[in-house]
Formats: sequence, C-alpha cells, structure tokens
Amino acid sequence: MSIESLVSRARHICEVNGARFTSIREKVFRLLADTHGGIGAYELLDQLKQTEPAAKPATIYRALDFLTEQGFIHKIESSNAFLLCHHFEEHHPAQLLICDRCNHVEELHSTPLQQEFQRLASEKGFLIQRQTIEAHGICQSCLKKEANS
Amino acid sequence: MSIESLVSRARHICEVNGARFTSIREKVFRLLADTHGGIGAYELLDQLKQTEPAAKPATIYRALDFLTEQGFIHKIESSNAFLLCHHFEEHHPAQLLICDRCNHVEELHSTPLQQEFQRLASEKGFLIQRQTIEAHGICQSCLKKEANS
DNA sequence: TGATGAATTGTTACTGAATAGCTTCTGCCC
DNA sequence: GGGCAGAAGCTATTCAGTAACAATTCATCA
Repeated sequence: MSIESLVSRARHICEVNGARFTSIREKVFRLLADTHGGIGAYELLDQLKQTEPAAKPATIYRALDFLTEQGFIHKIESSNAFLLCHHFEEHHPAQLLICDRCNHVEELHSTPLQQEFQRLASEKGFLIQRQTIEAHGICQSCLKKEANS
Repeated sequence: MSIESLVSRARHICEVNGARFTSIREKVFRLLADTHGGIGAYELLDQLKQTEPAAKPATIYRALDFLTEQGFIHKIESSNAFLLCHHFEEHHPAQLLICDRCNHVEELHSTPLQQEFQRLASEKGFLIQRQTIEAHGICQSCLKKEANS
C-alpha cells in the first residue's frame, strides 16, 4: 500500500467528515506512514521539526489526537507509541502483536476475542467503552532468524 | 482481606523466594493495599514521602519493580497506574476492567480468553511473552447509581 | 569479630510523555 | 470587510521513567 494512496484515502475521509486535513496533520500522517512499527511522540516531534522547526509537543499531540479521532492511528498503550492503521475506512478495535526484537507490529481484528472479552465484562455488569489488547513477544520472522543462527 | 493478612502473606512469599521485604518495599506495598483501584507512581511517591521524606522517583520505581517481580502488583498500561493484586500466590496474567467513574478495577483471569489470544498469535507465528488486556468503561455499581438518578 | 561482596538505598540529573492556558493566525460564512 | 470557529503558536508545568554513580546495609564466611 503506497503512502500516496493512504494519504489520498485519508484526505477523502476527512472531506466526508467535514474535517480539515491540514498541512501539519498530513505531515504527521506521512511520518507515521513512513515508520515501520510504532513510534513515540517525541521521536515523531524530532522528525517533524525538520520541516516544521517551530513544532512543539502540543503540535504533535494535537495532530495525534486528530488522527486518532479520524480512526487513522492506534496508540500502543504498553509502549506509549503510535501506529498508523492501514485499514481505517471503518473505526475498529484492534489487537496488537508487538515484536520486541524488530519493532514490527501485527494488527489483528478478531471478533471472537472481542466478543469473549465483552461477554466476561457483561457477566460482571461492566460496560466496556474502550479496550486495549496487546501482546509483546517475538514475531515469526525474528524467530526464524534466530533458528538459523 | 485485611492489610495485615496481605502483608504477612507477602512477607512469607519473599522469605520463600529468598527476597528481602525491606521497610521501603513494605511501605509501598501498604500504600498500594490502602488504595482503592490503581494509583500513579508520583501520587504514591507523595504518600511515601510522609514517612520517607528522602524518597525520590527512583525509590518508588525500584520498589514497584521489586513488587512486580514478586508478582504482587500489576501495572495498568492504559493509565500508567499500579494495582495491588490480592491473589499473588501464583504469578498469573490478568485482564482488567477499569471503571472511569469510580476508579475501581476488577481483575479477571479468563483462561479461554488468554488461550484464544495465544491461538491467534500462534497462527501468525508470533511468540507471546507478555500480554496486556484491559478495558475502560463503567462498572456495575456506577451504572446502577446512574440508573437511580 | 571483622572482612568482603552483593544487594539496597541515596542522590543528581536527565529524557520522554502529556496537558493547561492563553495568544495568534487562518479559513470560511455572512 | 467583519466576525466567528477551529487550528496552530507559545510558554510553562506536571507526570512517567531511567541512568549513573556514591554511600550504606546486610548476610556470610573465614
């Protein structure tokens, strides 16, 4: 999936939503799209400063808030990092597999898993509004590299 | 479950493990035991300072690291808070239901849920080493209060 | 008892994460 | 062009977490 294609899809969604895909927001979006895996807000800020020298933490966090609202990115809670979602046409909860070796993140969308969590919560009378399901470990490709060495 | 009972159980486990349940560690343990729900490291630090004026962030984080190693506490990743676990006799992954109204945290231990997540990961060739499963929302008792008002 | 080595704690300093509050600018609608 | 709302600038601050090194405590073994 090319970056340009992602950008134009995002731009289109913003138009539909009546939201403004401003220059800064687009830049942050592109930086995220360039990143393999998650990236921290301050690293993102450093990169943004190369074209927006005046950028400050608030600049990044406002952009990240916007991108989150539009459903373009996920936050990785267990590592305080942000991740571009490549199928943002509909908001969806995701489960993340985060490789601690290569930083790659695999995004899952298992309905049974969510439903089971939902069911357990309901049993306790708990109303879920937001869920975080993440695993850290080692991805397939890193495991293979390890086996071959 | 009384605090004293928790403390003595913790002390016993430390003895068995050959770990030292020092004064600072016990104080942090007690502060966590006094807390309803999760608590942030710096709030914990403020409380600890009342009896340990020299305490610094490192003091708290070292104690928290120790208590985590012993399996006495969980970290709530989605709110950067720490929570005493009341059944720490065996290390176990937990799922947390965090009420955003009253701050209460319900701890679940669903084996099916973990296994399903495990299975999904395996399908992708991913080896899970640590998992975070949390939900934010509203607990039963807060929902009832709401209904009655 | 006294030496010693490891674990614990003290101390200073720093980086990274996130938000608050207020000002300025920009785009849009009338 | 005037006024309004949303976006971005700016300053400052709080919270979260770690690094590095010095000082201390403690169990143990000679």
